[in-house]
Amino acid sequence: MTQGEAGLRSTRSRPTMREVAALAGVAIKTVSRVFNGVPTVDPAIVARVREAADKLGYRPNLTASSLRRGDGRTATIGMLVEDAANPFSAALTRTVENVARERGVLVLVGSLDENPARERELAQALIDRRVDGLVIVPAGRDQSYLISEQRSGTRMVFVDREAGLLDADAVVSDNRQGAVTAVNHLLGAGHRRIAYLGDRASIPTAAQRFDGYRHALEVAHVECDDRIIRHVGSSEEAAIAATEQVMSLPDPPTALFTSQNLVTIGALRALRALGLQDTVAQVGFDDFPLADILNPGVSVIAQDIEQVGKTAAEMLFRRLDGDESPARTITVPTRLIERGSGEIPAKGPRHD
Amino acid sequence: MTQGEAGLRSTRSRPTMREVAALAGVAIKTVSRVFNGVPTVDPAIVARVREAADKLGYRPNLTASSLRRGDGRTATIGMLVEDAANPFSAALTRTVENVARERGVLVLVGSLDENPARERELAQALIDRRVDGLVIVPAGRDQSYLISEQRSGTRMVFVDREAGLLDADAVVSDNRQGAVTAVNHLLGAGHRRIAYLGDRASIPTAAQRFDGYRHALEVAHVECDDRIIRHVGSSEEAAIAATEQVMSLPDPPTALFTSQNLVTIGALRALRALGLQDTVAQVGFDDFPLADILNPGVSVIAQDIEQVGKTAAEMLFRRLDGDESPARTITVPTRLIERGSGEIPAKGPRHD
DNA sequence: TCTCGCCGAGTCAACGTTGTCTCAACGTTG
DNA sequence: CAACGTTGAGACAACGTTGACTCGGCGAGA
Repeated sequence: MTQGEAGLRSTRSRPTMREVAALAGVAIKTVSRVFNGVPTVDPAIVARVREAADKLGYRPNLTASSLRRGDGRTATIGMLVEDAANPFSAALTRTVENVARERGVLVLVGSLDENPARERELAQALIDRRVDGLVIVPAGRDQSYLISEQRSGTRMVFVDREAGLLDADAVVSDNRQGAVTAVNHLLGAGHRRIAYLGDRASIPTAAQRFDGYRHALEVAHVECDDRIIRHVGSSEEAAIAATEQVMSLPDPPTALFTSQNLVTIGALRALRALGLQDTVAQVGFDDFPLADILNPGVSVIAQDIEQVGKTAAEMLFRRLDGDESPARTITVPTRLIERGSGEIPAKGPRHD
Repeated sequence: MTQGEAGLRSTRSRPTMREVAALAGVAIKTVSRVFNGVPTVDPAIVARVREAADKLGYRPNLTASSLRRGDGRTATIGMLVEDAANPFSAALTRTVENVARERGVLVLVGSLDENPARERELAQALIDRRVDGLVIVPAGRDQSYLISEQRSGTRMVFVDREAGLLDADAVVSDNRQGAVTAVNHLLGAGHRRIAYLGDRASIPTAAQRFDGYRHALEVAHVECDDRIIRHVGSSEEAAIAATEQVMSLPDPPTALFTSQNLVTIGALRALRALGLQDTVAQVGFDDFPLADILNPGVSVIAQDIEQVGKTAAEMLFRRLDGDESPARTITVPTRLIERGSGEIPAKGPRHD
């Protein structure tokens, strides 16, 4: 490899304030003042410095700056979600990014895949980079490992689920009430045999939704039958299998409440495969794209993801602006979207 | 506010190596050695340092470390996508994150919303934070503003579209060939009147897909009729309107090639509204969730997003590992997925 | 005319870490 | 036993920037 060629494309190290200062014939500090917009600099000198900086292609080093400056802010926050590729996480990330952008703050993202060990690793990695704050959709149930970081001044807001063993802000959807609404809606259409298909009960949001399901049935004096209750995890395949099983019972349900996105989709695939999509009612928790274009449209309890994300981000920035009030949890309401599948009436003889 | 209360929750500033060293009774440099895994440290001292660090809740400051260390690496890369919330960008982000994670590298994301000014601002913001490299889905057509950064050693890979006025690596899908395949597939089902609905022609990928459309028709000696060619932009509403218009022509198309995600969805909504979903054939560019569950299923040309993202990330890291070979563009093939809508035969008298 | 205060710019040290150098202690070898 | 290499750890400076302080010059008021 020729020296010349290497020289051409090689790393001519990035110019620093020192070089800009030398070219402009001023002190380094003056360059610093110019780039920080300090008003007590002679306009002629400002122009000279700017010109020198442009000529050299100078860009300030925020890394060095944040190390030196008093507040130590990096203008960067960390965001830990379940999976950057899933629609819920993606929408959440985008709303947080929007709020951050207004303040010149960038977002570092990490996917946890429901893995508590990964949550810890990535949270540490973010802290090692001295992010100003964290927005976390926790994978584990114990965030006590963050106590010392919290005490060291790292602000954090939890989303979708509250933090465990840690006193911190959180923004959550009203899972329980959403489930109650869903089940009441099905009860209102005359259904008395309503199956529950949802994520593992160990996941807090799933537990809350299941709780709402049970509560609504209880209030309506409808028996809760364990044979049509399945905590299947969050996979379409498992949901398909579970749906086939409950539908092949001697006394199958006339309606389904599917409490998680992939479970909803799995169930509706299974109903279609069985030709039951116009017979068995279904309400899902979480909206999804094209739910309205299916036939019938899929009725869902929709979370207000934008509201959740925006609220969380604003909360975080309030903390960063010095809000020291006690930690609190904000609950964002859900809303029922009627599209057809949830309005299929119970057929056959009424059981009441 | 009482002093005591404020004291309890207030920022006790983060411990540094100095404090760990003091507590462990060693020099700062020794703490540094321990955390960098330098092998020539007495195991007893290692233990003492680790203990002191744990007691204080010490976490290394990567910001300071990257400032001081020779290579200046921050173990962070930047990723600029169209919109973190859309499925394409989200999937891309996730695959890049996966490759980065293996190397202990974190990803900063930014959404450009097809806005070239934003692209520039965000690229600068990333560079100011001294990211090791950039993965960019460019919004503008001119990336020459990055030449000086490239020369300063910031590595960059472009995705989905090549960089303009800049010599840089890129990973793109084979848009032209994908379009050719789509149109040939429709021709194969007997269609001779095939409409094109796509994004604005000023977007390079859209232009390539349109080019493929035209080329395939030309090869088949089928006339290209401007009245059934619409560059509508990327909105469902516009696609719906355009679909309604072309279908209400005296000589409407018997098949649609929709060359962008939202256009595909808009068109299929419109066909459904007109009751034509089983009559008019449709092939879309870009797969989307639930395309298989609709009736008929939607046939698409699917991009291999994982392959694109993975290739781009690996390319970037090869560059970071010192690869100085000339910049190149890697083209990833697309594939046709037959689900029904694209296999609807042309009815009525054959025109040939 | 002298002093006071202010304005504009510079000097110096420090943020938390690591590269380079130095040095003491120890074991080996001819 | 002296010369030597090796091993383990500390001293010092520096990365690029900014906070605290300093200082010269100039206009205003006594």
